[in-house]
Amino acid sequence: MPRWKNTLQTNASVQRLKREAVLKEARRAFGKRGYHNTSLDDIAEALQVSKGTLYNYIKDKQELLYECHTLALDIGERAVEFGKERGATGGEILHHVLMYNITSLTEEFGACAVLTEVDALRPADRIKTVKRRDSIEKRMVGLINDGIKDGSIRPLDQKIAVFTIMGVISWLPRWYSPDGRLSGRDIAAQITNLLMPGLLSTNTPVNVTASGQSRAPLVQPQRKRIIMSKRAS
Amino acid sequence: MPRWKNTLQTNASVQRLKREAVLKEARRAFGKRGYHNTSLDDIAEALQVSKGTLYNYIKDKQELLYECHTLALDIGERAVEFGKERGATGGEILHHVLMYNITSLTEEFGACAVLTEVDALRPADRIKTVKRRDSIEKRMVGLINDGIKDGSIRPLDQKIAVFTIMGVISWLPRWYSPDGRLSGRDIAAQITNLLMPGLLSTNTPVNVTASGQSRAPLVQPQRKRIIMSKRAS
DNA sequence: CTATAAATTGACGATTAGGTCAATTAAGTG
DNA sequence: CACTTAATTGACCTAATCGTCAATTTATAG
Repeated sequence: MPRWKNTLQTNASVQRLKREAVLKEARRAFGKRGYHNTSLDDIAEALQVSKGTLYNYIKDKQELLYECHTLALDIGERAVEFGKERGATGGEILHHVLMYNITSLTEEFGACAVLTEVDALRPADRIKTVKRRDSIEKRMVGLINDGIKDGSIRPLDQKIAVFTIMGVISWLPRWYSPDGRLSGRDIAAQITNLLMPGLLSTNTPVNVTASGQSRAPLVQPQRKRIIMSKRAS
Repeated sequence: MPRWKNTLQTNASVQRLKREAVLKEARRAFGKRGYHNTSLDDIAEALQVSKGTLYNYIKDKQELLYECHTLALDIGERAVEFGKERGATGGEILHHVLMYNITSLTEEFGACAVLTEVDALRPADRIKTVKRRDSIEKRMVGLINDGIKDGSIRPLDQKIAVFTIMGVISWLPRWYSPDGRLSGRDIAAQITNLLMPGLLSTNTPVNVTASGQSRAPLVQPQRKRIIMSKRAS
């Protein structure tokens, strides 16, 4: 029964596409406004569907968030692999990683960026997600370390560098629009070219300690502990 | 009646301090876990107080968020003013702005960073907040523009540069810990020294277009529009 | 010490949004 | 066309939490 088989396949395919449409809208909305600021009614409305329909394609809202993280982590891992295939030195690899990562996140529009709202995941998912995130961060730190060793990256604090990169990426979905002035690839190039000179050692070395930096007249942090209540709770 | 007056003043002062303690914990918690992931019970518990007590010092939860944004915007504006006082060229000014901003956000621990969750603000507050944020962003773009004109900053996309900087700053509260390895000032120096070389024109120019950049084999974005339902809603 | 004012609490109402389900509509089959 | 299966809906339930308040405890005044 080729016909029956064909039909089933088609239905399954449509199912997948519809599910993908839901995930995509979730990525877009979560990335723009945040997980908790987006209700399932919002997503349903954007897809011209009632909320109940969504539950034919997803288990619950947390699954949407989990899929967002999964995709972001997939992209992160692919980026590292891609970089290692293309680049020789740590600096070169990092360049490719940045380009790949940012281009993917923008062109593949709405890919939820780095791991906000992990706390909203269900425990099992959160553990897996955090583990993968930590793994990627470690590989990034390792890349920078390699670069420092091979002389392509200047000696800087690897963790701070990774957090800086993560920050830039995590902010992307907040402002990126596919209808914007620049293509995703151009944005990736701009950001990569903005970040790389500070990482590469080919440039004039910059002091990496705070000594001698501008002394801002900061507001003094209040150290005094205020006792809010005398009663025990 | 000096005594009466004195007493009143003391009470008012304690009130202020307690309110400040609430705001501080809110900044810390919102910055770390996000606004919607933080319940007032969480904040109350951290202060060893019941939720009801909070309402002696704040009007509602949204006021807490508004105060976070207000402080972040204050710091942003002060940073720009500080930079303009200290620096001559656009590049120098930007350096001071970054140092001041990041140092303030870290040392003055828990200062909620750039404007996430604006959507959760009440309309009137949101309008004011977004207006101030846009103003700061424009001043930052202006700074970069000045730097390009005076030759201290290389010709790059000003908006992308600002978004990049904002991303780094907005990510700070997620990972910063006052008990961490580096002081706030050291972190500020590290990040500033990481970002500035890509902004300054003293380094070897880098191509700013995407042409010739690494061509990542991206996942093709699905353009096909899926019709979720035939029924009208 | 007594009385007044201020601060705090825990229980409670109200709202919002996630998730369920029987009924309805559409699609597929022979 | 008749019938089975799948998809969709809107009403409904429920859990979480914001915000309120009368009652209670603590601080202050004379």
